[in-house]
Amino acid sequence: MISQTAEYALRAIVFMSEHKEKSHITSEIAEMTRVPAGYLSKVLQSLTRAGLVSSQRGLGGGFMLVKTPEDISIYEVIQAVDPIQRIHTCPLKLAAHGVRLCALHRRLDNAMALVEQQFKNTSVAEILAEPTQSRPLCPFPYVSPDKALSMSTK
Amino acid sequence: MISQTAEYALRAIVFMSEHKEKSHITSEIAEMTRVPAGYLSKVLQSLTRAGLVSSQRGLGGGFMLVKTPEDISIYEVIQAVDPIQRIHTCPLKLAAHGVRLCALHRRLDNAMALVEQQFKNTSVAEILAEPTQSRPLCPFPYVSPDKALSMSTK
DNA sequence: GCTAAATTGGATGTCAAGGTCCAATTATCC
DNA sequence: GGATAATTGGACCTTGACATCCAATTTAGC
Repeated sequence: MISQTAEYALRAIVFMSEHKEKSHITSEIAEMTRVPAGYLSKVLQSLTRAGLVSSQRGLGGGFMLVKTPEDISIYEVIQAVDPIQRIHTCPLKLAAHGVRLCALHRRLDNAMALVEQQFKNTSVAEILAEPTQSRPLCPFPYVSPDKALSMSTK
Repeated sequence: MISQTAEYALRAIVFMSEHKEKSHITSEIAEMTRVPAGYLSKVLQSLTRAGLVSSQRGLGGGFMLVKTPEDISIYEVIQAVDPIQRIHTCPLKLAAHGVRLCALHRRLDNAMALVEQQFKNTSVAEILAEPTQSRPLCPFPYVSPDKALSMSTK
C-alpha cells in the first residue's frame, strides 16, 4: 500500500528534518535511515526534482530541506516519489462511467481520498513533536535523561 | 494502492452477485468483467481457497458464491487475493520500536486502518443497491425504462 | 466407458519496482 | 589548476506482480 520507495523517502525527510541546520550527504542519510545508499540516491533525486530538498554537488555539498518541517506534509513526500493513485475514470473504460464512477469504484476511490486527506493533514513537524516511547529512526527507547546517564555509564 | 488483482476479484464477485442463482464458468465471467481469462482463473482459485466462492469441475460446473452479497464485504474479497498490509512491527527492525510503533509508522498504519475499516463496513450488496447513474460492469448508463425502449428502437 | 466440459496446478513469459554500479559532471580547497 | 568530494544520470541486475499456456484431473451426459 505504501511503497518501499515512499517509506524510504519519508525516513530521509524525517532525518533531514531532525538535522535541518546543515546539509547531509547520501551515505550519511543512508546509514542513519537504513536505506540502501545507491537507491537512496535515486529517491533523493526525486525529492529534489519535487522541490522538497535542495542538492549541492562537490565538497561540502549534499542534500538539505528547502521548507521547514512544519510546511512539509507526508502527502507531499509520498507524492514526490510514488503518487497515490486516485481513480478518476472507470478502470473498465466503460464510456458511460467516464466521470461518474460506478458505486464500486467510487467506494474504492473514497478510501483513497481518505488516505490522501489523512496524509495532507499530517506535517513532518507534527510527527517529530509527538510524545512517544520510540522516536522515528532512533534505535533506542525513550528514557528520561537521568536514566540515560546511568545506562551509558554502566 | 488497490492492486489490479484485487480489482479483478471485486469485479468477479460483483458479477457473480448479480447472477448468484447459478454458477458461471471462467470464460463467461472473464468476458463480462473484462478480465483476462487465463489470469482470472488464478484469481478465482484464490477466492475459492478463501472460501468466498465454490468451484465445481466438469460439465455444468463453474464458480458460484458461497455467501450472499449481504454477507460479503469488500474487505474479504481484497484480503483473499491481495491482503492489505498493516504495519505491525517497525520496518526498520529497531528493537525498541517492536510493538510500539514510532509516530511516523503509527500514522502510516492509521491510514491503513482507516481503509481497512472502510472496506469492512461495505458489503457487496450495498454497492449493488446504491442508486447511481452507472452500474458496476454495465456499459450502459442508467435510463428509465421508457427511454431505454425508445433508444433501442431508434 | 467414452467424450466433452470444466477446474487445477505448474511452467513460463513480460514488465515495472526495487536495487546496484560506475562514468561524467560540478564544486571546494589547497 | 590539480586533487578531492559530492551529485547526476545511464546501464544493468533482480525480484515480484501480472499474464499466458497447457497438461492433468474431475465431472456430467450419453
